[in-house]
Amino acid sequence: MSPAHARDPRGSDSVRSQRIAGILRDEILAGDLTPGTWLRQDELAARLGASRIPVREALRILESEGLTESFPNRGARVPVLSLEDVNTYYRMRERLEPLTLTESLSRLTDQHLARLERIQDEIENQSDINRFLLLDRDFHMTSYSACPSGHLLAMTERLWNSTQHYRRAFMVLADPDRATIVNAEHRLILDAVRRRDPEDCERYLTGHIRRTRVELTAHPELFVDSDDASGRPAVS
Amino acid sequence: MSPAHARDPRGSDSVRSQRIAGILRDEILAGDLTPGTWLRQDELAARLGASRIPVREALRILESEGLTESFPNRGARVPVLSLEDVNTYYRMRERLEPLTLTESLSRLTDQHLARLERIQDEIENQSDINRFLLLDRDFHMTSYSACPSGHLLAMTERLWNSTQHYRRAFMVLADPDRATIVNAEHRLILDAVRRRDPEDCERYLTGHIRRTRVELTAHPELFVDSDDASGRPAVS
DNA sequence: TGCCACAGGATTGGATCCAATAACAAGACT
DNA sequence: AGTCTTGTTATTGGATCCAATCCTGTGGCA
Repeated sequence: MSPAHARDPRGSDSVRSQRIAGILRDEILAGDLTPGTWLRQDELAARLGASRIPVREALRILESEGLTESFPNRGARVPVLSLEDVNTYYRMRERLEPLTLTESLSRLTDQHLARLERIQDEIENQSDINRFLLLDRDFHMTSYSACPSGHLLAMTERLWNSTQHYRRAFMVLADPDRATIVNAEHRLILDAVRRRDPEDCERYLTGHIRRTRVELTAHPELFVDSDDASGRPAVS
Repeated sequence: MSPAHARDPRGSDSVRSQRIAGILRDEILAGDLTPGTWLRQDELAARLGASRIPVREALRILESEGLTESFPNRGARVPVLSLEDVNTYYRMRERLEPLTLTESLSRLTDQHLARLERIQDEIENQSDINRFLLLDRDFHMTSYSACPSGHLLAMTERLWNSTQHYRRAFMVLADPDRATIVNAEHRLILDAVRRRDPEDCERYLTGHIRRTRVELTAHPELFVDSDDASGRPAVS
């Protein structure tokens, strides 16, 4: 879990602040902590059985991953993204992830390919939204997993994490037969990966991300009025 | 300075940890703190007149910008990048910065254009390396400065900062008449910006970054053996 | 009624002290 | 000789306390 952020090559999160960061990260990605939620140091310290110091460290770690944002003397919260923010994140993904995939492509083993196939099979044989979110992420991350650059991988993961909540919100109101399109795209990507064809990989992956962006940003109701993204209460 | 990281919309770094982070950031970018340098909390606290707490916060902030890396129970240091690391960073730049420029393009004012022209004029009329590094950065950042997405700008700035040291190291041994090529590229970018032509902007900017990458990575002597990038002493 | 000043509470930022961990060196045992 | 063990020291991680800042609500005043 979160391999790109493991600062401890050998051990793990034997350090308190990293354990806390891990817990909060999971809660944010799972949707338990939604955008706009303020993360109070006292409350987190009490809930997680530690003092405020490791909590502060954890909030900084999460901030570096784009999962929280902090304001001096005012605290930290899960960022509220506007439609434009998400649009930009996706455009960044359209540029970056094809590179990640290309870098990974030549190093993918047969085990990786088998795993991709298995994941995609499961995606097509279930209909739970949260399960889909996990599997979809797993599909793409597996395809990137042989990328030799930790920096590039971390960046890719960060872009995924930052937009996770809005992907989930989108899924609950998405056209049910959108799944057909997603599966077709995944199959094309998988085939291109199997053929080790970087050009087709980039083509279909870019298309996949782009189409998702277009559909996602066609639903402005998923986003708040860009006013209160300031962190300051609206002036009513 | 460092507008993308200003967490305080109104104020500034009235907070100690941010002042410290700012100082260290400047020292790293100026080349005073070179890759591999360990940043001891005690020493920094004494030198900057604060306790270790804001120093720890500052190191986290810098880590989130890619300017330092920290290891549990072992401390923080300026990252040592391998040739492959820098290569990857540049490839990321080739993908991302054309997007940043395109997003900025339509919002650039005549003042921005005049400023770009002024910067490029000065680049062509001086030969100091450190001055060039500043002006070159200023040229590109100005061309991006109208980008409405803070996230995209921050990412772009981060990629620049992370590779700053190696750009400087490269400059000192670069072919003197390399300047001719850089200037030609800058002029083409500037012209495309003036014509508000996103396609040419992306073409020439991508080429500019790519050519720099190819030349830079043709000098493996700028990089350490990728062994001791681990942060752990070599096994002799 | 509307607005500004001010005080009280809540929350974060920083300092100091103590605990835990890791690098280092010296010594014992095979 | 080499390796494993064991103290020692340097350095980071965490807890507690205090200071500084911000938000809120209340009261005075035009």
